[in-house]
Amino acid sequence: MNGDPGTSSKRIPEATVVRLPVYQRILAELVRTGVSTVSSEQLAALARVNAAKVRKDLSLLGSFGTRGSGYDGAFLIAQIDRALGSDKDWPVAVVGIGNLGRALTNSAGFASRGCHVSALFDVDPAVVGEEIRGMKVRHMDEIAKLRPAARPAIGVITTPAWAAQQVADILVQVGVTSLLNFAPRVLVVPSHVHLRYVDLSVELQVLGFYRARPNGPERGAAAESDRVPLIRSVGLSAPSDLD
Amino acid sequence: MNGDPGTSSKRIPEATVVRLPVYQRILAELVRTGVSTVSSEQLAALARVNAAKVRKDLSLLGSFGTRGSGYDGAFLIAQIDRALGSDKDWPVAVVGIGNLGRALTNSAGFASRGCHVSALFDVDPAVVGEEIRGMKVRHMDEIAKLRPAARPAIGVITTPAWAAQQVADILVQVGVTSLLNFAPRVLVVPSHVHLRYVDLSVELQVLGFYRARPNGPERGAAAESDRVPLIRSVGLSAPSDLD
DNA sequence: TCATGTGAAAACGTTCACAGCA
DNA sequence: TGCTGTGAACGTTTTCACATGA
Repeated sequence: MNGDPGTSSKRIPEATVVRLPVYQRILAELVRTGVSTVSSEQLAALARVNAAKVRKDLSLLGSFGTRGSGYDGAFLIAQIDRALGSDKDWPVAVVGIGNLGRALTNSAGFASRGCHVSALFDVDPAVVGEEIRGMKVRHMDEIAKLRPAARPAIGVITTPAWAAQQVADILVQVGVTSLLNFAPRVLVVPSHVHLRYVDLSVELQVLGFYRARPNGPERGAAAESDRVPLIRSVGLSAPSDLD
Repeated sequence: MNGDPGTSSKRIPEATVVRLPVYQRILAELVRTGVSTVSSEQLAALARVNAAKVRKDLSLLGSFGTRGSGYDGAFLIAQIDRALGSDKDWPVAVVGIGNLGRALTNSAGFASRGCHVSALFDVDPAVVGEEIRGMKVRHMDEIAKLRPAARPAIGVITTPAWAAQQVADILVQVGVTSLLNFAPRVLVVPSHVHLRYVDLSVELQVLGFYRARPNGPERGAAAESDRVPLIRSVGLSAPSDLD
């Protein structure tokens, strides 16, 4: 019912697209701790999925493993980047510079591949003008004045619920076609706009459900990691904020 | 491969469990704005899914619709609550009271059904003792001293990445079996522990992918909402923080 | 007449099991 | 020997299409 030629190769199923960045993070941590070759079994244990699934997922990108030994971590990371198009580096705008907006700006800019926070917006005079990580918080009105080239491709909404729809409308109006909504509010946007929610209450509810009925999704290979802790954090001491 | 009798009725598929809280939120907003009867078509448009899917999902809970008119919003909310076991009200502990922890504590306690934030932890002396929404932030060491009855069922990790694994270990040790991890770090926990990640970088990467190939998941009924905005936020003015 | 509820079919995703290669 | 890559089997989820009932 379509036949999208897109960029090249096969076609990566939605489910796989969601898992690839997860593998990538795991790989990055393994590489950081000195591991260079990883087997599908190890990756699976850490990602809490089935090893066959890992192999299927990765085989969609090409044949990058070495039979008998495994995958080269650093190389795989690059391949996943390529497959996800994380070389595009989309500019991200964060709207709503409260606690959440700050936390995301401080963590996200560096944690994420393929994206960088390029602009911060708010309307509170107490916040507009403030500088975070070298970026000035601007008034929402200015978003319309940006040169087309400077406009964000992705909008992150971290406003209070009551402002979220209005913000979404404005972002859509200036051409944003991908939204990540942290506000606990249902948004109505044109169908061409990609929209994802990050909703604590939904997450907690789902966790609560599986807690009530320990029957949850995906078990399996995870038991492996009970015996073989492949990654262990080192240091001791004090948590206090997101990086 | 199982045969869990669980609580009662059929068995709610994983995919549906994830959607139910979404419907619930939509219903809550519709009810709040005065709509009392909702059709599967409307719900579908707002949830950006197919109408048949909505009907299948809801029919798993029982036959609560009225042919010819639709579903009663308030009633459906209650039914979903019942089906998800959101009447259990699990106690949630938030560990890591930085910007993110604060934002979640301020929003979550009230936004979420079936859960309530019951304790806040950190180890930073500058933060321990502070009061947020009437709760004192306690030192992480005290978690082990809690009476079993007072112990959290769900742990939310909002520490820096480097502390996340250690915090997870402690939470698991005191009996927490559901974790929600906001730290950008892969965690290793026993297989009986439910673990969900909320990872901005993954979310952005997925959005970026679909942006590059507008071929995304689930379109369909959404086009409907281009013409019929069923919910529209009201007020004007200033975003600044999560509720 | 209009929208639910549901079998049956199609699409999709996962897992198995093993051939093939280092 | 050990682990990848993959057809084929299986299970789940989605979608269709329509009988059913308010």
